[in-house]
Amino acid sequence: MKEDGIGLDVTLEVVCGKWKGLILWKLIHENHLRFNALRRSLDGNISSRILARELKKLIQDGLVERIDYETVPPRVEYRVTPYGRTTASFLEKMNEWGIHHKRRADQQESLTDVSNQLKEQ
Amino acid sequence: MKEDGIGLDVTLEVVCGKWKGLILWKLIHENHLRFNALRRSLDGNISSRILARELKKLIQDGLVERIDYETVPPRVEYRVTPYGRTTASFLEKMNEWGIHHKRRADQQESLTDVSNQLKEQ
DNA sequence: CGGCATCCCGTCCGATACTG
DNA sequence: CAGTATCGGACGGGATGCCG
Repeated sequence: MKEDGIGLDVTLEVVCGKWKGLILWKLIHENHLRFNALRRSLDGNISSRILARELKKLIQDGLVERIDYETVPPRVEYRVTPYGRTTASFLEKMNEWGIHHKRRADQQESLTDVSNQLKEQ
Repeated sequence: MKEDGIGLDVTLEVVCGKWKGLILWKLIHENHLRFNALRRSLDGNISSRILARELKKLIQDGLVERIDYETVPPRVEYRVTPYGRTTASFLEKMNEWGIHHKRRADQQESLTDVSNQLKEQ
């Protein structure tokens, strides 16, 4: 019996990819955003196609809720569900770790630059 | 100024994919494993090609260390670095969340089965 | 405004076979 | 034992354009 990676695999599935984690994070902190507002808030460089697709996955997993106001012009809001909000437990930690890692990566960058220069000789 | 997803993106890069998180998790808990031992411990269905590739990435990021004993037959061990061990902060949380989510997903499965049956009519 | 359709590319992942 | 070589499919991600 392995009490190990029992749960890790499914979490990786849910949050994996470049965007789903960031989308969740945004919705957790902003609470209900319209489609394009969400889009602009994500570094600005996610295409609407990708955003729509990733949102669908999050909705399927029950983490995000779609509210269509059925107006013209259309107005649709996305909100994190109470259940989706529970992902904050690890997203928070991931964010903290990433901040530290970014500093470290910057330091290593100058190191690899040096080793690349050595290789080129 | 956004103090938001500043770090989350890089964490997603490091841990993303189907395997890297699981490999890290294993190495954190087992401390130094040989290539094939690690392979067998990962649900058994990762190919050696994929494992070798993912390990290289983890090594590049400074999270895992490769120790080659230079013997014949070859003996190579992989060990998580002290820095790599810091990822446990969020891997732990991800694992916990995944365990809960798995239960929830099982419940929803029966629900979607029902809705699929309805659609087919 | 909130998407979907199309096309395209790079990466992820896998199976199989082979080598030092 | 610890990988690499080769091939191939699936998926992620992006650009562009169109629609109700």
